[in-house]
Amino acid sequence: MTASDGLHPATEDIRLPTVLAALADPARLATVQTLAQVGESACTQLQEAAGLSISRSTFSHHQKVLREAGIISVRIHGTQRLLSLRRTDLDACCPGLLDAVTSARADSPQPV
Amino acid sequence: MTASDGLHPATEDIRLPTVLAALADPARLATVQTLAQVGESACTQLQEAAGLSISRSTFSHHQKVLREAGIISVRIHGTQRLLSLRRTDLDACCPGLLDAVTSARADSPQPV
DNA sequence: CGCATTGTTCGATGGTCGTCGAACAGTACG
DNA sequence: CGTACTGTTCGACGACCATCGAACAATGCG
Repeated sequence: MTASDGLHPATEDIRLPTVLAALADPARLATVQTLAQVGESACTQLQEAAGLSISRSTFSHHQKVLREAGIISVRIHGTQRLLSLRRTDLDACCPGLLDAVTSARADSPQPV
Repeated sequence: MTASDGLHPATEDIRLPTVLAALADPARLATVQTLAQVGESACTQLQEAAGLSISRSTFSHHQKVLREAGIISVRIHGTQRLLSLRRTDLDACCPGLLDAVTSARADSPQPV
């Protein structure tokens, strides 16, 4: 049993419906897809890279949803939070899901 | 361009966020997972097999959401509608997604 | 210390969603 | 024709969600 730090759920606590719900929002999906390309990055840079024109508070909310779903992990570095994907943990819950979602074409580029 | 029949979206109109949103609901996820196991089946039988204790109208709603997302197709046979997965169409939009979701353990069996 | 930068938290608001029962529609069977 | 079965549609209701600005906290820099 992997202990939880209050921020990230333990690997065995990751639930598929919760993960899918987190990925269902276009802004969060773009965040995850971008994160898969650029790797670990801070909130503002990631939001910029994903092309999300939303307020900081809204992005912070999305980041929290992704984190609580077990999709991303947060590492503090100075004033900024570095976000990264929890690949292995996600694969433990649902093998192939992350690859399927991140390798999917960004489709008809929908402005978010 | 595959023509749409008004009930099912064309293959190229299937959108990943819509698919994920459809799969995010526990009742719909259970429906899809069950459908992957038992194959084509009618609404009432499928609802029974999935162990969903919800009203017929609610299941009809879920079936509509899955259908409009492009996840399932409906075939009329007498008084009943036979539901089945649109495997190839889904794989065209997002290869591996359906397998990842249907092969995932039903996890901690959550009563729905 | 003072200021800028980076994110979070806190209401508030408007919209969407899941659920239900009741009413309706279509088909099959006597 | 009448009854039964299967499923859809229609409000309605309560809950949840995405979004925002404002206020706050924490760190780094001069």
